Formats: sequence, structure tokens, C-alpha cells
Amino acid sequence: MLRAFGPQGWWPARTRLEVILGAILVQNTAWQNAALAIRNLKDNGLLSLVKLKRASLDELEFHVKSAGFYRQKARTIRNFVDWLEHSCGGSLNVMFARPAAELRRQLLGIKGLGPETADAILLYAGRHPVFVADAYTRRILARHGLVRDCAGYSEVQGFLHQRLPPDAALFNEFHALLVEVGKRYCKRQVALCEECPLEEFLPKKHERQPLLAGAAAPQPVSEGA
DNA sequence: TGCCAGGCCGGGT
DNA sequence: ACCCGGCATGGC
Repeated sequence: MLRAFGPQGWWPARTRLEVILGAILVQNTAWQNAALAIRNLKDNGLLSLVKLKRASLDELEFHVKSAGFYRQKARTIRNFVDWLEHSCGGSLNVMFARPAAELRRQLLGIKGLGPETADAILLYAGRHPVFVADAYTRRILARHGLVRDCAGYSEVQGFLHQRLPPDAALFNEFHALLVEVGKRYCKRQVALCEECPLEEFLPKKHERQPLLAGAAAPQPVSEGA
């Protein structure tokens, strides 16, 4: 994928706060629409924790409207800012100084932040080696028979964590490339992705082992595989 | 026109 | 522990 598409330069954000806002705003939404919302916040001087704290909910809703689900996302932003204030004295430095596992639990406690959003924050703003097993990642792995079709977020994330060295830069680039490939070759209603450049690196279909088929336990994998 | 997009929550089995 | 409907805008 890297050879086919080159480095993706993700996450497309300038600051940690932009990563966090983008992670919330992009939930089940095309990035373009989330980027528009970020631009609106920026153009209206709201792209700082102090300003976000002062903004009314109506104001937030108005500016993030282009991202869709704007009432929920405005509340989620508000929930995060409130939590940061109470739990971290309003400091992202304090927040990101916490151990990844603890911080993840706390983020999941914020209404509107689920596993993918929390992990995107941990990886792309905190540089923690946590794989973001988003819809494209799950779809591509399932289409190639690496995980079950119905595999959920944590199952796919576990699959990747078992087989990859815990390297944030690797997770970053790999995930970004999976999304790029997914956008081109692995949409929802396309059953096959014969054009997918991943095919080149995988065993032929008849040679593939059922790595996580059915109720079988995950296979132990050698170190650094 | 209809489908899709880098989810998450709440209520129901 | 799943399953489902609701949430909403913008692009093709």
C-alpha cells in the first residue's frame, strides 16, 4: 500500500486539539464534512479550549452543522471540554501524561466517545501504539478472510495488536493507508475488491488459513510477526 | 433519487 | 452479550 499510494501524512490536523475535534466530528461522516466544521470553528475563533469552554451549545451546534449529527457532536465536544476541565485542570499536557490504558478508560467514560474515537485520540494526538480498527480496516480484513465478517471493533483491534509490533508510527501509517485503500476499493456494497493492492501480498484464496474463523481461539503468533 | 460516509447511544431482547 | 433505530449533512 505504501508503494502504491505513498505516505499519507495522517492525521490531517495541526494540533492535538484539532485531532480530538476531528475525531469526534468525523464519526460516521466523510472527512470533508468534518474538515468543513473544523474550518468553521477556526474562522469563528473557537479553535481553543478557552473559547470552546465559553461557547454556548447553540453556537457549537451552528458551527459544526456541516459534519452531520451536529446536535450530538456539539454535546460530545462540550462533554469532553467539561471533563478535561474537571479531570485535568483543562490541560491537554496533563491529560496526555496519563498512561494509555487509564486514559482510554477515562475517555470511554465521556458520553459520545466510543472506542474508535478514543483510540484515534490516543494514537494521533497521544502517539500511543493503539490501532484504530475503523470501518474500512474491519471491512478490508474481513473481505480478505483475515477476520470473520461479523468481527467487531475489539476483535479486529486484538487481531492487529497480536501481529504487529506496538509502534505508533507504524499504526499511524498503516491505518491511514487502509482508509485510503478502503475509500477506493472497499465500499459497503461492493462484494469483492479484486483491484485492491493488498491482494498482491496475501496468500491465494485457496491457501488461506481460517485465522479467526468461527469460535476458534486466536493462534499464538511469533514475536514481531 | 438513493446510497454512502474514518460511530455512538439507548432501549429492547 | 448482541440487535436495532435514531441521529443529519454533503457528495456523487
